[in-house]
Amino acid sequence: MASDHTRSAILAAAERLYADRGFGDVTLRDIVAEANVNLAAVNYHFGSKDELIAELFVTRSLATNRERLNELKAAEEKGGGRAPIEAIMLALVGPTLRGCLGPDREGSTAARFMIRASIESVPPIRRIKNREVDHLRKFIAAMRRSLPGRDDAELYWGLHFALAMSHHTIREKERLTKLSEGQCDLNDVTAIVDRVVAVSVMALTGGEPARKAQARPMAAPYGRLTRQDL
Amino acid sequence: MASDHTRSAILAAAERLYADRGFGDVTLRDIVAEANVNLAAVNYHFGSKDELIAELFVTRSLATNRERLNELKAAEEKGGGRAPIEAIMLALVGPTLRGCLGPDREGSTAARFMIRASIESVPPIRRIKNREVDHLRKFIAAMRRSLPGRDDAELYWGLHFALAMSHHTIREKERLTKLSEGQCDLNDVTAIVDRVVAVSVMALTGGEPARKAQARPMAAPYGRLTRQDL
DNA sequence: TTGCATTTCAAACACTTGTATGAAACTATC
DNA sequence: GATAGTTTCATACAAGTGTTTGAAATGCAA
Repeated sequence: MASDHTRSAILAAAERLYADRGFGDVTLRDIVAEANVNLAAVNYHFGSKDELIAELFVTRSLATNRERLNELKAAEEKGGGRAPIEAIMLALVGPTLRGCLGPDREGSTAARFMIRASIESVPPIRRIKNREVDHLRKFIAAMRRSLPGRDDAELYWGLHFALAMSHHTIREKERLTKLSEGQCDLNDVTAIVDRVVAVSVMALTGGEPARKAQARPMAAPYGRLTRQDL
Repeated sequence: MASDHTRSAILAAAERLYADRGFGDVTLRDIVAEANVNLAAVNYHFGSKDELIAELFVTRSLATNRERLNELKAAEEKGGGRAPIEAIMLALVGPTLRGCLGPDREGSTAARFMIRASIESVPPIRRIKNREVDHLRKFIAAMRRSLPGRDDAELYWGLHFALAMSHHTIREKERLTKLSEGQCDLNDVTAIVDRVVAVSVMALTGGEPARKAQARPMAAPYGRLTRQDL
């Protein structure tokens, strides 16, 4: 197996280039030039371009999913098999948001690659994403335990909206910064996570226990409607 | 100007093919074959492939934006220059959701094209979307009038989340149907619109006046917001 | 009908793409 | 050091891409 040098050089170069310039703009020739390896090496080590992309995505994706499930498990164990809904939503959106946002992650190739994978939608990645359903069902199960008696459709919608906010924030962080002229701080990951979790919980519970002590509440937290500031 | 026959045949064929098979899979040769015109006609009438795509997208996009602004204007006039936040969010997400979802729209090429444009992200379309900021600012202005005194960042986040839910629902309607095993009815557009609006308003107001009489409330609707823990 | 501009057409152009080939260079085992 | 297996390499391949060309057809006014 030699030293895997070529193989990992290709993976690293590909991830970097795809992250920076997108899938549509990067050819195998760009990748092998960046990696200082021969063109044929890609097909030798990965079989095809699509399998290379798939391997890149699967690697990062598995890591995130593992993190999610770990947080979910921890929360359920802490609650004796029934986690508070806030913790479940946090386990769902936290890893992704933390992984892709934040100033420390600016330079992370992995993060930028996953953002790219979220924006563009290339066939090999789409195929993998479609198999992610099982993973999400585990969250539905946890939500069912946390909010017993609730209609299943409500849970699905809640999960769906949570993912919507999380993914859309990652995908459109550039545009939101521009639109808000910097007033939305996309670097304050903790605040963003709290915000997404808060709204997700509100969506599920109808506005009741949405608030926990946290960085920046969505609006007037405990008070009456019109009194808000900051 | 002859009869525009060729030009519009190309537009129609292109929209249909892109809608069905995506931008990545459709070549100019596919389009001209479908339209029964000569290959060179595309460059003659549109200049380039990208300009053809841009024209397709701009046409549909302008229509939606016009609809949005009409609804917004109507709501503000009805309220004497200050529309209720529910109406504003409805004007924001209603046209898009109604345009892309629903059983009657299954066969609509325009709808399927816009869904495709939302899923794939091809350069000419991305360029246009980036100019959409001005349009969104009008909604921010209306929101500012509706919720005076509120921090601007909160308004931006609210708008952002509303678009997140709306777009993600369109983009992932297939997957949500599959995940929920049909329990989420993606054909009941009215209910979906109400749902998105309700959550958007909750996100902006912290969960208080989120409910108006409507199809399917998210969960426990009118519950006075209670102090919560964790 | 003549003349001129617009539109269509078949064909070719220029280039890029991912992939395959087969020989050469390695590496490790005996 | 010979051998077998792996890895690298330059090169070619085959196919597909958007675009251009220049002539032919068409439409329309004078």
